Amino acid sequence: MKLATWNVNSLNVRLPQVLAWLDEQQPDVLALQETKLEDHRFPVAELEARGYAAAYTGQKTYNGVALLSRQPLRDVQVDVPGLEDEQRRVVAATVGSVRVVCLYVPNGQTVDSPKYQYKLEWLGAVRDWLAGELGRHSRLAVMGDFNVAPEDRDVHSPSRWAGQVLVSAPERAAFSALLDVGLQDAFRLFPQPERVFSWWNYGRLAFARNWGLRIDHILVSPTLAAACQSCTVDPGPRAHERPSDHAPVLATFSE
DNA sequence: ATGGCTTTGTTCCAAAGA
Repeated sequence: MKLATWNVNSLNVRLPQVLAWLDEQQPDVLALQETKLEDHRFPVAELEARGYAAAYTGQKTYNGVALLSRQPLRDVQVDVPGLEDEQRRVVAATVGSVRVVCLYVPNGQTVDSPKYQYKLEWLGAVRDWLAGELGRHSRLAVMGDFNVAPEDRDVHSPSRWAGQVLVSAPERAAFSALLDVGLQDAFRLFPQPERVFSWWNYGRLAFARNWGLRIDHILVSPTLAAACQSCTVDPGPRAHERPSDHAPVLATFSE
């Protein structure tokens, strides 16, 4: 089984790249963030033609998430109990025996912004929900754009980023709290090269110089962690013409 | 590198992203 996540920064713009990547990588499930599409505009037919079913919840201009799957998506959920949120940031579904959650965590903008408080509250509510989900689903994967670089080794220049949004201590604590309910960062289950990132600023220099952050993650329950065989970032699409600013993250499992 | 791009929409600028 292969699971993947990718912030596409507009599925309307990136659909050709997504279809090509599905053909190339053949993931069983691909979680998408920042689709920026209202539901009636979601490209259901194009994905069906590639053999993928979709569960999605979107809005104009901002946010929007989706799960694409070769197998049927069951028990789709798009709202988190106890979390009042008009922004479309969560979609969950069951594929085979795996419960898959796709998250687009708020960016936060700056540490002194109201959006930063919203980000921390949002992460707290999602943590409480996921704690319950772990009790209901032994095979749970939580994938998405977390907008948190968990450690300094996930940052190209820790000194330059110190205290900033995406790396600040409260955000890292909120990310750790997600792990504390019983999830593991699949990427860190394995030895990894240094300086692996999943996002690079637009602008010609950032990707070429690997000035990036690792903010897209696949978190897994203990049962899935035991079956996990690899977790990698595929920087290929980031080098394409008119790329998303994020690269896909993939994890493979023995069952 | 603190946006030096990119996307979207009450579009010819501004807001937001990360």
